[in-house]
Amino acid sequence: MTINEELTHELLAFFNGFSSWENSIVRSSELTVSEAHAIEVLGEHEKINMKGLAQKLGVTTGTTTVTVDRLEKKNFARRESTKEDRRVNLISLTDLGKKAFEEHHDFHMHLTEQMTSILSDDEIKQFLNTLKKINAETF
Amino acid sequence: MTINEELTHELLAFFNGFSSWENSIVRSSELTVSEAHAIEVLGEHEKINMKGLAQKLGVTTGTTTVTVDRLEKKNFARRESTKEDRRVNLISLTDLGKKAFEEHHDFHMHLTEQMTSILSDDEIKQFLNTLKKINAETF
DNA sequence: TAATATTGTTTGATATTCAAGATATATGAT
DNA sequence: ATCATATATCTTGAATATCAAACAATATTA
Repeated sequence: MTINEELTHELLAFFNGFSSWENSIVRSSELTVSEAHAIEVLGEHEKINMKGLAQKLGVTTGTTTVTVDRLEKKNFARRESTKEDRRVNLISLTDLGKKAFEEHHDFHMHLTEQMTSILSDDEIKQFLNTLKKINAETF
Repeated sequence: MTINEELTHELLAFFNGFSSWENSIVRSSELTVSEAHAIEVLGEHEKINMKGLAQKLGVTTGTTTVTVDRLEKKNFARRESTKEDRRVNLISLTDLGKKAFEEHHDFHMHLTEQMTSILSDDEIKQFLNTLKKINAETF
């Protein structure tokens, strides 16, 4: 087995593990999976338009319309149109949405702490560095 | 921003990036997302029972029943009951399913190659090592 | 043997997603 | 300015995906 094959295997296991963890967290919350993902993205962007949100989520804009509709109905997010380009909607979290984000974010922080607890300081720095590179250059 | 906060941020970006990539790959194939995920798991396990498959996928067994139903109907997988425990179904890929796995796996290998092309040999080894630890201890 | 646990399926209700088409607005070429 | 084209978003219709809870069959334990 080459190192790339090994890495492929571990990346898939990592992705599935992360995904399973996320599902179980969401299942025990008041949010649905797609709502939680959208809130995760919105929590890290003050304001983002529909297309940008769709791209971050990896789904079509049609799907994102439905998700944001639901978030608005539940008062987690709001749309705001812009003067510069009146086609564009900027989406942002309401106070309630920010609260939901913080709660969800806490779970993520705990997961991260669980991971780093078994790594040395050096390994953590290296891991962070590598992830940064991959995120910047690959995705 | 602490290092754990940074790491949380990058992990989320990594997960979303991976997820988006996977979605776009699947969208241009003959498989649905859940079928592809199941095939990914089945491709790495000669035979696995419904509960194990559900756990790897991070969904309920009821959901997995539906997914395997569809895979069987499309002739990508088969169920096989065991003598030792007659409640248990062992799922495995058909030849057609193995072919679909290989094709999908090739895409993953390309993604991995894309990632490693921007890393040094040392970084790659370290990254693999860290992922192994996290997969073994956290998920 | 009876009670309990486990594995997998079914059921009924929602949630999720896409592709394709529609609408409104912006941009570019003439 | 005007017309053609591009872009951002939404709508529609249909197929999938998902869960929780109830159920059936088989194993295990007391």
